[in-house]
Amino acid sequence: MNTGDDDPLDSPDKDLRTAVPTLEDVALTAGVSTATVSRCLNSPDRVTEPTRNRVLKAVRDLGYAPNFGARALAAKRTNTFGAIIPTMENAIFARGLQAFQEELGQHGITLLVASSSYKPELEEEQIRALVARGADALLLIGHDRTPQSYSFLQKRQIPFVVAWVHDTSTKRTSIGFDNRRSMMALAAEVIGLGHHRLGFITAERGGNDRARERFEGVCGAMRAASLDPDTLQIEETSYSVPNGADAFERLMQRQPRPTAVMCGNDVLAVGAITRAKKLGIKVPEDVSITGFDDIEIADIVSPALTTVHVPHREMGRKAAGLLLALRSGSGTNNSVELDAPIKWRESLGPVPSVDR
Amino acid sequence: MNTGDDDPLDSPDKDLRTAVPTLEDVALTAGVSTATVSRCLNSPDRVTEPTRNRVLKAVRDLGYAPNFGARALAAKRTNTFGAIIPTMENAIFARGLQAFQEELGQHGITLLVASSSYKPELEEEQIRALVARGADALLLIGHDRTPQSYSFLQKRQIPFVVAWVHDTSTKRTSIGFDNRRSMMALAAEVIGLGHHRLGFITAERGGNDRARERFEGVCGAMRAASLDPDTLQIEETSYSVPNGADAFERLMQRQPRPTAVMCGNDVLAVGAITRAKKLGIKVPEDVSITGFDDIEIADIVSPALTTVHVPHREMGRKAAGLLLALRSGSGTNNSVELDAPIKWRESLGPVPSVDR
DNA sequence: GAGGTGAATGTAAGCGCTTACATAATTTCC
DNA sequence: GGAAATTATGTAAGCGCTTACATTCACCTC
Repeated sequence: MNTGDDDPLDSPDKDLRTAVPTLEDVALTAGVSTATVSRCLNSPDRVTEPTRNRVLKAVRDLGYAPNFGARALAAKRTNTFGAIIPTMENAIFARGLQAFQEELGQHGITLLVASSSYKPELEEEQIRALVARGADALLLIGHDRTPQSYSFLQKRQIPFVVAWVHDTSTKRTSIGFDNRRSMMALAAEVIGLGHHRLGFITAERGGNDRARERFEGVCGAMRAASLDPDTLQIEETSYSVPNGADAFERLMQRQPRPTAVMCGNDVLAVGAITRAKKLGIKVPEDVSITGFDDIEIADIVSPALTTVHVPHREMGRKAAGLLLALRSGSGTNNSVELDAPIKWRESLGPVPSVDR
Repeated sequence: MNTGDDDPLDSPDKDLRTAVPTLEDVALTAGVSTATVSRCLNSPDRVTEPTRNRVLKAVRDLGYAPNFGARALAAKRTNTFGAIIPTMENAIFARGLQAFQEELGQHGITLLVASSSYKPELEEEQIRALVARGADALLLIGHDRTPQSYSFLQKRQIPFVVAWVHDTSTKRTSIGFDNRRSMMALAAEVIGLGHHRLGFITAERGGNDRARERFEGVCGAMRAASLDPDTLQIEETSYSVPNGADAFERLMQRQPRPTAVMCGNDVLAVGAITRAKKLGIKVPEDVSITGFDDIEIADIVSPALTTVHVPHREMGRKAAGLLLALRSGSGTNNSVELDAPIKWRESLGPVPSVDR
């Protein structure tokens, strides 16, 4: 890499005891051939017990660990999957990923995780990085990404599944739910409760199809109820509790102010609820608030949040199954749609009588 | 390499257009040697412009991407760090890790993440996996791990830093705070408020030195106040809101019941608060509750949680700095201790007068 | 114009592993 | 008891890359 004109200290350090032990060292120590050591590690039952014990002892004594690169190079499979999520800070991804990893672990597969910070170019880079590191298959979130990402995946024939969305209009294997439909169902309930002036706090929609679809779900429900979607009061902000709180406050200053504020996710909604409390606005008596995701905190705030329940762990687990199947060639499009039902709690109520 | 010309039987897999291109393919296409292609990619200025252009065009046309394993094998440096955390589901780790990764990214280093589910053997396995994958350095949580893990790291000379703890009694590089001291300070405040009958809800202490130290902090404060640590009413349970709630309820059934319940972390404490509300127990009028970590939710529950503030993001960022330094050999023990001060909110109050 | 430089490129030796194939050791069956 | 079948182990050829070292070539210098 960078050697060129290096210092004289760079001399051949032959006898350094710090050298990393190799398969051959183990073989020498155990008095067997490298092939036997390799077999011990990869298919233990093809080696007799005494031999195996001797080898394993040598492995332990030497602190040997196989060099993954070499192994991948020789065996052309890595038993490694990759996952690229927008951010680890979002509990919903964390939980799904944990389940994903647990499932993969059962099948002897290691998971490599990288995060893209919601940036398509960064995601593309991470895709390349993971593939170069030998990821056999990839878990990706949502459909939004650069065309280059898709053509790269295509060219390299890397199996992948798209999670957190389900969209029948694509032939890509995906696992998730219909963000649009679920949000539409919730919005229909809100409207059914008499709310006509709606506010909507959404995460940034660029590069985030989940956010866009949830937004469209609200619009769809309005149209279905003969309400004009243009009257929807929108606040777009980035994912965090305080941002949700600020957006809520801005919404409350509008004239006329909405009687129900729907939020694109629970984090934003929790922000809205806490700010409402601070502002002395009663939820749901004065204004109703809804979320989306059903993360733990939704049941802890008070009033408890009415939201859409997303089966994160199940999604992670099944994503692993899909990917496993895809890799082994059972490769029809076996997308699965999960149910994301409304979770009723306390933050959604009928429209205040004065606004009826 | 490829004996194509002298062996007529060599034809079978010729036509497979899906094969991933190698350095050699690029060399052939560009009409140069593999060495030149390699140089083009790694030190472009050592190749003349026309040659370089020809090579780069071939790279683009073929959709070539270097095989990471092979490269690592040949070059011995990977620019990859690894991190092993107990679980991604715990927000405190997620946040720290995100910061860690962001910092590393600035230095052109890729982060590989794995989780151990709080199981030392699993962690050991993950350590090996990451090292095998070429991790140049590792971020680990806490000091508790198998001796084999340490001797492996030692033998392989892998730089690592231990985070989330600071403990002057070890020579390992660590970054974090003194769990014991911080908890002791909080407990002293609790006791100072007149509480003598203390309850403690802790996460499982096996394999988790953070949990143990926090526990000892409480005992220490009791001793300092001439209270018998044996009177501390302990509930040990695993990390989750409902578990915290159940543990709290059990504590409330004891006779005499504690007037203050300290919790090993915020998640458990939030469980306690919600259950108290359900039980009609007023916090802090009837019983005080404290947490540890200061995660977002601590400020959202009501009453807001009095806890210990841990600077997770700062810790992640600085851990990256430490590791970078360690790898490049500026390797004295440069452990850093962060401050984890008490964060006063509402859930801690004076002991009820009847119990005084 | 012979000899010397230095830059550009090529050659080929590994890096540490897996695995077909060859060989040795053991068991099985008449 | 010995040939055949079975099992355990060894041998060695790569996998795709980097990089000493060798070679080639253009250009100087005297």
